[in-house]
Amino acid sequence: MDDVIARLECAARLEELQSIIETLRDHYAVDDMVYHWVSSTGEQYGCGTYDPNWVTRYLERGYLRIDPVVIGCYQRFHPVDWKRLDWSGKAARAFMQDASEHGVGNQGYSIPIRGPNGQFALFTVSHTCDDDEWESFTELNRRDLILLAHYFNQTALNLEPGRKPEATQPLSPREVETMTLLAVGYSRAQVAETLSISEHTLRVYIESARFKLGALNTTHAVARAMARGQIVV
Amino acid sequence: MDDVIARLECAARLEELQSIIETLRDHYAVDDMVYHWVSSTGEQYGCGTYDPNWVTRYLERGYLRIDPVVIGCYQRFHPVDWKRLDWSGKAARAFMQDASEHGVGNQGYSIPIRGPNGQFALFTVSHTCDDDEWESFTELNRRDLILLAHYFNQTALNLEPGRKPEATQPLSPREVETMTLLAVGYSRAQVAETLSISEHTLRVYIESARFKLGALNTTHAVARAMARGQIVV
DNA sequence: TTTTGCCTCGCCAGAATTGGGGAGTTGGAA
DNA sequence: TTCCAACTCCCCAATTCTGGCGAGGCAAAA
Repeated sequence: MDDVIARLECAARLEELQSIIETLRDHYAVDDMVYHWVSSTGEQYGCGTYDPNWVTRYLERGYLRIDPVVIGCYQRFHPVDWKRLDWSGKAARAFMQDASEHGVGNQGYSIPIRGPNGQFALFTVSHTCDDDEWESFTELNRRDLILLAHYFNQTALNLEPGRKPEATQPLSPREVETMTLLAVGYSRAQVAETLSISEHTLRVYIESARFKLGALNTTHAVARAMARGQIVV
Repeated sequence: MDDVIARLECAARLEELQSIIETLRDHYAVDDMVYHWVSSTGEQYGCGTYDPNWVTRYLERGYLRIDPVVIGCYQRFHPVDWKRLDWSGKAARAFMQDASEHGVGNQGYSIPIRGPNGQFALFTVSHTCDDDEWESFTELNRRDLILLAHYFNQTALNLEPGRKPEATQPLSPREVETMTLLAVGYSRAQVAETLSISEHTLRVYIESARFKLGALNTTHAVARAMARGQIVV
């Protein structure tokens, strides 16, 4: 565990995660272990020990939007045993059938993990065994798995290319107030009244904020300010 | 550690967290330990060992939007030492000054943690000591702290009352596309063209999304969709 | 001292958004 | 089968936003 975390912390390339996760799989003596970055725009990144055919099939068929594990974890915070998910529904059943035909175990435990800007990933352990055995496995290793999920995600985020700092021009206090109030639904007139300034002055703030944020319109400016953490809503 | 987690897992009321965090503070022999749920609509919940005057002052003065710890953690995934944050800027300096006058230690370590629907919280340890001592403390206890942050947040989410009613109405695929394109700066006309639908149809999506999100206008809707993680920009 | 950034205010006209109607198809779930 | 949610399209009028013009005070930095 300790040396795995050390390896994760000093990994310099995403490819290293693959061998680390294989080591872990062997260490915990389970069938499969997977980390995957879940994104609406196709899989950003994933590593693990699933059959490559299954991974391909999963992506091709858009199982991301069907998989009860993904759907369920997206709404939860705590790690979840696959048994406790909602497998009713035709699509889910078919998916489960297909998965087991591709070698996915009957037991599973998935840990949702989230990063800045809505980043979302899953760390999953899967195995074939009876319920009691699985229960004791997850009980015993829950904390390890949570930590592993954390460190895997940390490494993936660090190594993700699109993480460039992108010198964000700081907003002035008034601009921050303006963007914040707009983000919580105030109209321009209301913001102006709230800040006790003329609506025209307000416009100046919006425009300068838009300029600083490189935004095309007010909505864009607010979205960017939020995404960059320049306002907290 | 083990019994603390056990207490966290079986806590039935938020108030119990306060005594748990005091126990932890004593156990780790640090000046302060705090868990707080970060939200613009006033502090949703917080517990910890800070001077109550400081907490009140923090809220009254809207330090949430100034505090470099909050701003910094909001953009990061990994735990962060306060020294590594950006303390330049007049407001940040004044804040730091004010904080230290209210008994906040010179050292600090904060762990950002995120839940579904854009929930965001911080788990913080603060102390007064020299850099070396602090360095070894954080090195030694990082994993414990990460786990504690996780379990505190899990408990807070479970006990949070406002978690039951229609958590979040999911957006339809078209609505997600619409919100996403608006968030990246497209005008309505451009979005309609991009999606190959009439602008009138587009309006229906915006309005239904706005309704589902409980938003007052388009900008608000986009902001909420982002904050809740329903769209990723 | 000059410059620079921030905060403040006004007017006008065109462009875009919003709110209120109504209506038809389709595919999946009950 | 029936029902519902999602997707598609249309009109009109009121409101709001945007873009371009210009202007002064103040405080900190260069």
